[in-house]
Amino acid sequence: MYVKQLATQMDVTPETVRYYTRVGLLTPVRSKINGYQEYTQYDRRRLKFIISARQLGFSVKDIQQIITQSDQGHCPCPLTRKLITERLAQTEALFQETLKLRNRMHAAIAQWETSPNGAYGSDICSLIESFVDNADDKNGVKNGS
Amino acid sequence: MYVKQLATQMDVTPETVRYYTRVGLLTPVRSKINGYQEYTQYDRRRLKFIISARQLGFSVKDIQQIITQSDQGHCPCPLTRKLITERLAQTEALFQETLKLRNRMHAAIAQWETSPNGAYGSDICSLIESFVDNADDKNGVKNGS
DNA sequence: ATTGACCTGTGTGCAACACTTAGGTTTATC
DNA sequence: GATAAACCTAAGTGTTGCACACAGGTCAAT
Repeated sequence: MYVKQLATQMDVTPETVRYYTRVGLLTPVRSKINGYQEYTQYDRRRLKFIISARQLGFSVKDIQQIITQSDQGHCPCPLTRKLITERLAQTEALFQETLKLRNRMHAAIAQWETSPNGAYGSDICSLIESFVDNADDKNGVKNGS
Repeated sequence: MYVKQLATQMDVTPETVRYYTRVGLLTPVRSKINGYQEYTQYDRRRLKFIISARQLGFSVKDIQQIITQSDQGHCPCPLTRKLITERLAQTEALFQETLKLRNRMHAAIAQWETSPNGAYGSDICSLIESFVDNADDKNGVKNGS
């Protein structure tokens, strides 16, 4: 099958399939008749795998490593376990950062609801410059109201 | 003052200062004696503003808009209010995505704790392929244990 | 033969910088 | 005066995972 067909089947764009092909995750054969990339059931399984792995937070490079291991006949599971703990730490960090940002934004909006538009002197934007971040213990899981 | 001094004062890297300069947020004057960029107190205030705005989730382009408004004598506060609601929506979306990803990862790790390493046939990585996402109502705020 | 839908490779854009390269300047030291 | 250390410059590249544009070749149907 050709790019579009595979992409449609797996609900991704042809560009995504081409991208995975470029970085070596998919290995289609080039048709001798027209030079098109021909994907097999093998590629379909791989693509499915890639999509599953991406859903679990693995990067494309992670997946490259895992597939390489597997292709070399080694069991990639220990590697998988190791990588996911790294990715989980990253995700946790991102989660906390995003949470804090969200809290700051909410706080700013709340503060600004009762603020007039730029009544103070020579500021660039008085709202932003007058915002004071009360970065307390309201860590957002428990709401701080 | 030169790049490094300003950067050190404001606790960012010289590259960051150069970047803001390249995109026009800072407007140093070029020294006639050696061609170096000379930053003034004005730039220092601007940089401080930029850092505050970035902390509130504004993009560099947002800040460009806000500063442009301000430079043209218009009050940027309405724009600021509008932009932050957009950014908040984005942040909220990112937050939810990250939360879901984190839950999936936790679920996978939990599932894999009792799973053997690749005992099943012709898989690429049995752990990943055998993971079933129970995307239930455990949306993570209330824990699902 | 023409149209439209498909395919190809290559290159660019995104966000916000970090890092590298290759070189010029200044200051201090020997 | 030579040299080294620390600073500065511009321009280019890398990061992530694709999306999109370009210019053109291929194929099925009308």
